[in-house]
Amino acid sequence: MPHRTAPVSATNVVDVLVPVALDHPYSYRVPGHLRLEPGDLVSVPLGPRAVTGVIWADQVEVRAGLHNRMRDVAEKLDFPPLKLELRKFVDWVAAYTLAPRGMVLRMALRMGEHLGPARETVGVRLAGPVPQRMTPGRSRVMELLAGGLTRGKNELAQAAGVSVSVVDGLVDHGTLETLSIAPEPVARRPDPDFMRPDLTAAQQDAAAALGADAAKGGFSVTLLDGVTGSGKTQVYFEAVAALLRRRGQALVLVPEIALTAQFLDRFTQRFGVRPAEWHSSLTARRRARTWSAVAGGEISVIVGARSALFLPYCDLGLIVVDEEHDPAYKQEEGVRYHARDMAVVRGREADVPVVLVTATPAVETEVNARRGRYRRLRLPERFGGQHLPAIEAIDLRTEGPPRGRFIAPRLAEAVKTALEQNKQALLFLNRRGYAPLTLCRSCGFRLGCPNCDAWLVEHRFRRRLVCHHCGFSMPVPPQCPQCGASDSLVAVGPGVERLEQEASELFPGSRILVLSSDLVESVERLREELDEVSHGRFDVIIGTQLIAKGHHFPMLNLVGVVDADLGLANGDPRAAERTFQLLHQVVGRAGREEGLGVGYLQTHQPEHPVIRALIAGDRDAFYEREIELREKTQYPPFGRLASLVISANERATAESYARRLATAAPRSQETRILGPAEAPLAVVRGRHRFRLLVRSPRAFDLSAYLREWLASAAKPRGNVKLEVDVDPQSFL
DNA sequence: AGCACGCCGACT
DNA sequence: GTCGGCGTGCTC
Repeated sequence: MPHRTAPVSATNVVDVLVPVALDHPYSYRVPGHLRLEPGDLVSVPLGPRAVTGVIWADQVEVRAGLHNRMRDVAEKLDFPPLKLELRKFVDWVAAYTLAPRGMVLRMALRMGEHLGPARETVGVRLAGPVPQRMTPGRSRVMELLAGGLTRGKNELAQAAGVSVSVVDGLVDHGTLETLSIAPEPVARRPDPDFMRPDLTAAQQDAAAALGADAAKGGFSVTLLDGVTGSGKTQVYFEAVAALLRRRGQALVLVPEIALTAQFLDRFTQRFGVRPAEWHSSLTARRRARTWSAVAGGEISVIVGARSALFLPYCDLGLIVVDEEHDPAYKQEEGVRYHARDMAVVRGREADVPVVLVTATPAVETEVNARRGRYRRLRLPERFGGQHLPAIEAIDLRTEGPPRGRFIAPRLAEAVKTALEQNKQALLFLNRRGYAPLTLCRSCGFRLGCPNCDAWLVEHRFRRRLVCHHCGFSMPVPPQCPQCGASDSLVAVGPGVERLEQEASELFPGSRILVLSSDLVESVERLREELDEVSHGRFDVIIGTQLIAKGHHFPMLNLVGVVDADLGLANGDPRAAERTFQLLHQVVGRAGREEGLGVGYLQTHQPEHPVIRALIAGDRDAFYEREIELREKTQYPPFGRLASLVISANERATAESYARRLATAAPRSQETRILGPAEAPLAVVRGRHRFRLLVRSPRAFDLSAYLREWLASAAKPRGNVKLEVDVDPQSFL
């Protein structure tokens, strides 16, 4: 009898999506002892290493010629399978953004290498005689354990101000004994009835509507629209509470988790425990534990940055996107996705309600609400009878500061008055460093970055000139690099550090704090500083947009925007919207608690529609005009936009590939291709950049068009790189 | 010769 | 994304 190998039948081959830059799953044989279902996590060999992948399909037709290459699934991992809703979400995001599916899956598997049982911490307690040799460190340790307490070893050493080896020494002597302490759970269950809030009538109505959605389930999108201080957070907390009463998991997305200390406090007051957190700076172990706890349903509320959308919820019941207009929701590298938009998709796949929360909706969101695609719940007044700040323009053309100064006399007077009344003043300037430009007075040379098409920014605190695009920095040279003149370099324009100098001269004796991202040592330190501000330990706060987000400063009643025009000038189609949202948010910091807040906008164009809408407090006027403009120009949300950025080490290489790419675009009546043109930031990190913009009608599958295009065009070779961004937010 | 670095293709 | 293979060009 001839020997016959059994044919590889469809049932013992599976398709596994692996977290690498591949768009298609790979087929693997399943060893006889394994039972595998779609969604199961497996370890598979990939080239020289083993990776964690996910079964994407179990009925696989094996292509001819693959049989001899196929390898075996190594093992099935002991985790709940990824649900179909998450797998469909991964597919959807990949198809939309043109990212390889494996790279999207990677975001869902970002649980680190420490999967496994939670580590038990080692505790110690007194158990034996005092050692013969006593040291100050040893006695401090023993004092802390007086009364037979058990404490964690590391934590104890820290509290006693000694190293762990002191504790270990006492264990070796038999003075202390070790025992294991069960790990703290990642999060305890929030109690929906821990504290019932006092709500205004408007809040109650909105809370009831959201609560009903959350309790009923099913996909819906609601815009929770209310000015700063109208109590939006309390309202959506009630939706979370309604969900918790029925069981289910709530995801609250926030733009910058590092800045949410006050949010976490409020959550704790309402629900009795801190929510679980998800963001990029979690330790590997905590990340792994949180990931499994979400999968296992031990976590019922998670507060997270955009990547929390990809967690493996076992029972997702509600998604809240706080500050939905915030640009930080757009991931600008790797898989380029907008977390607000993907939250809506995630909600649809999971069939759960989505709540978008803001005082200044994204134009897209506003249009969706106006057209009835999203339901709108309005919270009209400021909670507790607070008033919106009165806003005035200071026309820099007629009442600007003297040369070399940046705070106009009227603003300076207002700050002085606020300080006399023991109030705080905030000066907002979205520019880090001392001065954005340094030039030579004798030859006019401007100091630029050697790697980028940008000026070097002086950071006087660090005594260096810094490039904000590539990180290049150099000491401030003693002479002009061009003409060699000494003492000829002058700082042009203001940054927050320069404002501090001016403020300390204008307001002598005041306590000034400067906050910008480059001055922040750590998240903890920032949280402390913000806390000190709320407790009135500073008089004047000078800051970049870092201070615009999510903080409540009860003693602040004056906000001065030093350069309200910044960001309005360039050709960015979203400039007006961004400026409106940012300034509205900044000015809203004033007078939230007591008294009437005042906001000043220093501007060269007080008649600009954005400035006028802010002064008049007429939000709708801004949206009317902006929506009309977008409709006329067919910009989003009335049309679709994608950007293709081509970069290379040589300008000519980038340009010629960009031209060839443009030529290869499939003909279509519906699309319009603009460019290639040199990108607004023509050189970054020594790479020359060209850009193509594609515009299409709203009802057009732009992603499919781009896929077809890129498949037919020559692949970028050599050092040429192509980056595709569907729905670009930044136009730099 | 030895090796660092960049580029390229494969990865089931 | 990550690895190994391979070519180029530079140093010991």
